[in-house]
Amino acid sequence: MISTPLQQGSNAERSRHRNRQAVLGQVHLAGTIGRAEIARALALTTQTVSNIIAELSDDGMLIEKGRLSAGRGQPAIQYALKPEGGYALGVEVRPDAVFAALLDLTGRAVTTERVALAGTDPDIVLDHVTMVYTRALDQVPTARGRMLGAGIVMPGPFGLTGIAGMGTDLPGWQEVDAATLFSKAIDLPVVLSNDANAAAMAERITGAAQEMNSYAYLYFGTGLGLGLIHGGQLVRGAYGNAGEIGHIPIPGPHAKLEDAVSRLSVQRHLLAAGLDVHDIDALDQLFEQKNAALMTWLDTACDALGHAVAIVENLFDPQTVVLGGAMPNGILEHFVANTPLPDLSVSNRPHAPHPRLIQGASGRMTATLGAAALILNRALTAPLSHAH
Amino acid sequence: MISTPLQQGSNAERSRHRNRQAVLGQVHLAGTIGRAEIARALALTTQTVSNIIAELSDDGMLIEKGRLSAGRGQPAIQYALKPEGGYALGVEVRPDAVFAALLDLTGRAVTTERVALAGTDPDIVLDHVTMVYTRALDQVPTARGRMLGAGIVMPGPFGLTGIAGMGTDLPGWQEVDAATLFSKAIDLPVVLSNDANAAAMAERITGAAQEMNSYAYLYFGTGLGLGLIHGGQLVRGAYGNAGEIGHIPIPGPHAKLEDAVSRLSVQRHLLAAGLDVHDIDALDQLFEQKNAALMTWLDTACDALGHAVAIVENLFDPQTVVLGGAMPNGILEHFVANTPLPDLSVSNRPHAPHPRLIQGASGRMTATLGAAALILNRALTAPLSHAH
DNA sequence: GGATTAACTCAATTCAATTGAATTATCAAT
DNA sequence: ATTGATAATTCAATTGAATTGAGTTAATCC
Repeated sequence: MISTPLQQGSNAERSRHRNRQAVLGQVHLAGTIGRAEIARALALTTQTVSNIIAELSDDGMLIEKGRLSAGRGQPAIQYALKPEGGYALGVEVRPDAVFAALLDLTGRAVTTERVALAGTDPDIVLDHVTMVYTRALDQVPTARGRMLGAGIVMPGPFGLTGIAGMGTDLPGWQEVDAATLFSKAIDLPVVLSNDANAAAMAERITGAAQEMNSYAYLYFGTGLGLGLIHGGQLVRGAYGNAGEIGHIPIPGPHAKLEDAVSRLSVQRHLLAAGLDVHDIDALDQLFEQKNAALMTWLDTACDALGHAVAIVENLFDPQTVVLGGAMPNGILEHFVANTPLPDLSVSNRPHAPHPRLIQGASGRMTATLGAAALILNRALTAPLSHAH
Repeated sequence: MISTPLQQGSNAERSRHRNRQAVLGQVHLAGTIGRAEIARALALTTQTVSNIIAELSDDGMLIEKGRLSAGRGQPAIQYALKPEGGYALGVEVRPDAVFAALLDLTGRAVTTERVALAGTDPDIVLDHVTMVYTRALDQVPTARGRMLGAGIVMPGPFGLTGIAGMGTDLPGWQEVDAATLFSKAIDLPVVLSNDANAAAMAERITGAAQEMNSYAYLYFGTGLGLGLIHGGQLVRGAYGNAGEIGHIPIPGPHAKLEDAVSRLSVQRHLLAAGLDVHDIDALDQLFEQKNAALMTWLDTACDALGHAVAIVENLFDPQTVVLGGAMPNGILEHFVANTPLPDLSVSNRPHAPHPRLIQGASGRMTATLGAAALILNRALTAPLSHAH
């Protein structure tokens, strides 16, 4: 991926663009908010915010929500994001299918779809993605001309690495510039990412971490992934492959982390007990029945997850760790409740403002929705500068 | 520490500030460079860069370095950082002493000092730091009025955490706002950090990672620390305690990483062999003599370090991992040459543009110089924005 | 020596912010 | 009910910093 991000100077045009983003970000964060409050938060004058809001309203990205009386003074006109003001496409490419979702500016999914894939060649995949996009636009005509971009999730790692070709990545995609390919096919700005990173971003847009700038996300996919948000932005690494936590070795009977805690791990464990389980619903049923084999697996998995949390906490010192992904809700709940949190951690603070482990989004679409969130985050967050 | 960085809007003044930083950054990166090239790199007009350079030259931060003929066209006037244009103080507070260094704008140390500490109470420490600063200014009168700030390194973790009070942190400092205290005492902007983070930044200013925006730094202090640079900035975590890699559990005979690979670890190992070694020089001698006990330790330590590298690579996907800190140069070299690099890593690429493990600065002053580098980096790097 | 190329400068313009004064709408006290 | 305080908002003028466009200078290429 991109190794040297372009260092850019600033001018009037770029300032305005940044300020528009920042204003939208404040509105998103607050839900509804008045101009004066935005001005204070951004250290801009109310006049400037007024001008920007007029512009954004003209562009159909904001709507008035009445006035809010708060003590003395003229009550502030409240603004909120206009859902139809912008849309983001989220696409998740898996070996056997393409998932897609169209989110409006507020992060609500207005369409979702799944199409089976006959093969994973770039040609086939691009065809299907284009098809899915076209259908989404047909279903939601207001989105036409208001597309902010597309987030695409593919199984990582990207490029040729030591863990390529191990069955997780997509055959035929190791040496192509996927982002450009997609961007040309659907004529939209494209952000490419792995499932865990995308899911992490979703929590910031609609989920459990809306107020947070710095958190880690542990993602149940086929393996175990990690998404890191720092300063409101994804930590992608130099080549876009940050977060491969599943591959790191841990103490105990398992060689690597995701041997102990992942969907593949539980499937193998259940198979050994004579249960051939393939989808989330079946897993959920077993959990509801408190199946003994599943419960044994959960015990070891909780311990392993505790290790993962220890690593993440000590390396990033996040506000919280969010746990989510393609698992039944009940199992995520169980993990959040039963994972032993390490004492030996910088996050083990006496008066912690946030719980150390919280539950994020679950289910099959988590990464797909996250893909779209990558685009929304770009529209709603200005890269932060440092207060002096 | 700071949990929610202030999101700021942009205006003319802040744009100019940012552009000045960016111009200085380009000059620093290139060594000497002409205006047109800077303009291209920053996507600004040459006129703008011309104005900024005139301003910076007036302020005494840049000097002309003749013209450089490169093919056709009028040869570009080259500019370089003027060393006397700005200074940064680096201070490292240890339980028994305060180390200080004054760096000029180019990152060269113009004074260094060590003073013993009678105690670690804030009062005592602040007194000594003030004293050291005053003496530095006396020795380098040109620095007066040209101070950019002070970087202060203290043993972390900061604040009350699960690994506080384990002997590493400084008694009496857990619950004070150290940055403000220092800032008031010496009347300078202060950046506070732990040793590993500071040392990591030093590599970007003067060391092995000047061209890199995204790398990890493994630091030998008392324990083992980690500094993460992403997008040219430190990843500090929500509470400033990111990088406590020494505390994470690893497979093998040792409970945690720094039990196997750290200065404390080698000291213990040698003590068990009847050798009481306390400083770097003594360690260096043993290494030169190929002392058997030391060599056995190195073998296990290399393996453990390999684990650390595996974790860091898979979690961050950095351009490289830099190894440095308070160790003899020879031992660092040995580590770089003999640490087994994991195959199962996203960094194990066939045509890697950088070596996976490189050697950074070594010796007692590493963190002190790094402390000053935190300030220089602020002066020389504009927070990056994303190209659209 | 003339054409070409690229760096640089000057003067005018443009963009988007700030400033300062005026207006409006509410709360709180009399 | 009236009046003063407070805060949000608007209008018009100003300012700061970048861009634009035309011109100048100094090198290389042919």
